[in-house]
Amino acid sequence: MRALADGGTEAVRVEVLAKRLGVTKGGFYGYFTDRAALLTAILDTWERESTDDVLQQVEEEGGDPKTKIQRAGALTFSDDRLLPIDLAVRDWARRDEAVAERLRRVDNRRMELLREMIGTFCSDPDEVEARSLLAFCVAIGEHFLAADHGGRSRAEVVRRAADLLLNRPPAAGPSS
Amino acid sequence: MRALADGGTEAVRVEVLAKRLGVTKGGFYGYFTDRAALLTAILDTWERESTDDVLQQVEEEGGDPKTKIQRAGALTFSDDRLLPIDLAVRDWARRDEAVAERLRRVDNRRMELLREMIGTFCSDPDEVEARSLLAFCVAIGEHFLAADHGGRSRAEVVRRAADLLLNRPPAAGPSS
DNA sequence: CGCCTTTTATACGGTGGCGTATAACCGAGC
DNA sequence: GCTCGGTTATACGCCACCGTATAAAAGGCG
Repeated sequence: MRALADGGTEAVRVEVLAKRLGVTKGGFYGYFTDRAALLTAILDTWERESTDDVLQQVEEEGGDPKTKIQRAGALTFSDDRLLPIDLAVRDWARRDEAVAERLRRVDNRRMELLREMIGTFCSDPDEVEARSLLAFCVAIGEHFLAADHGGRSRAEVVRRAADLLLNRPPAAGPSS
Repeated sequence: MRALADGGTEAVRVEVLAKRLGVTKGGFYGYFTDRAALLTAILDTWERESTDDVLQQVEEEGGDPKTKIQRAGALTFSDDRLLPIDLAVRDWARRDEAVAERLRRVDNRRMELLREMIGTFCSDPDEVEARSLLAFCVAIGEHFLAADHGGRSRAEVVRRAADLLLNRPPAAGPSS
C-alpha cells in the first residue's frame, strides 16, 4: 500500500516489493497467485480501512453530527497513510472499471455522512446535495490543485471554504 | 497527447506511438532526442493550449465577467481533448516537481479569472478566495469523484453547486 | 542529374518486469 | 527423528520497452 501511495499502480512491482519485504519471489507467489491478486488485496484492505474502520472509530467516539463529520474527514484525509492511497485509487479508477466500482461504494458511504450532517441545518435536499458535493470536492480536489492564494495558506482558504459550506445557513434571498 | 489522456504518463510509449503514427522508431528519434523530450513537448503544448489559447479565445469573444468565466470553464473542462489531459497531468504532478511547477502556473492563471469574476459580487477578498477555491475544486474534483446523488444527475448537482457559489450573495448574518 | 537530408527497415544490446521451475533448506508437529 | 508445508536461492523463458546503429531508399532542390 505504501508503494501504491508513493508511485501509483505502476509502482506496485512484484520483485521490488518482495525485495523490500525481505522475501523472495517464490515466497511472494506463495501468498498471491499473481500481481493482479496483490492489487485486489490492496484494494480490499484500503476499502475496509477507508469505510468500516473509519466509521467504527467515529461511532465509538460519538458526538454531534458536525463533530462526527470532522472526525471522519480527519481520519480519512489528514492521514498520511490513507490520503495518498485514496488519491492514487482515484486516478486508477479512471482507467479500470472494477476500481471505479469500489470507489463508488466508498464515496457513497462518505457522501451519506455529509448529507446527514449538512441536513441538520439545511432543509432543501437539493441544496444539501450540492453542499455535500462541494465539501467532498474540496476535500479531494485540494490535493490535485496547484494554485497559490496570494499570501494566504491553503489551509486558511480551505477553512474559510468549509465555513461557507458548513456554518452558513442557506441564504434566504432569491437564488439567481 | 491522446495517449497521455487515455492512459497517463505510462501510456506514452515511444514504440507504440511511432507505430500508431505510421513512423519508425528511427523517424521518431529524428524529432525527439528521447522519450523525456517528447513528454516535455507534450506538456509545452498542453500548457499553451490550456492558458494562452483559452484566454485568447475568451478575450476575442468578450462579454461580462460571468460569461467569460463560463466560457473559459467550458473550453477547458468540457473539452474532451483538454480535460483528460488535465486530469492526467494532475496525477503526474504529484510525483514530478517540474510538472507540479507547470501546473501551478496554469492553475494560478485560472484562479485569477475566478477571483476576478467572483470579485464582482463579493467584496471580502478572503471569501472571494474561498469561493474561487470551491469553484475550482468542484470543476476538477467532480471527475475524481464516484458518488451517486440519489436520482439527481451529477450535472444537476454541479449546476446547483455553481449556483451557490456564483449566484448567491454572501450571507449577511453571522458566520459561525 | 546528383547532392544532401530525412526516413525506412531492421537488427542489436540492455534493462526491468512477470510468472515458472527446481533443488535445497528449515521448522513445527506428530 | 521424520515428514511435510512453506521458504529460499537461483535460474529460465518470455515480453515490452529504451536508445543506438547502419545500410538502403526517398525526396526536395540547385
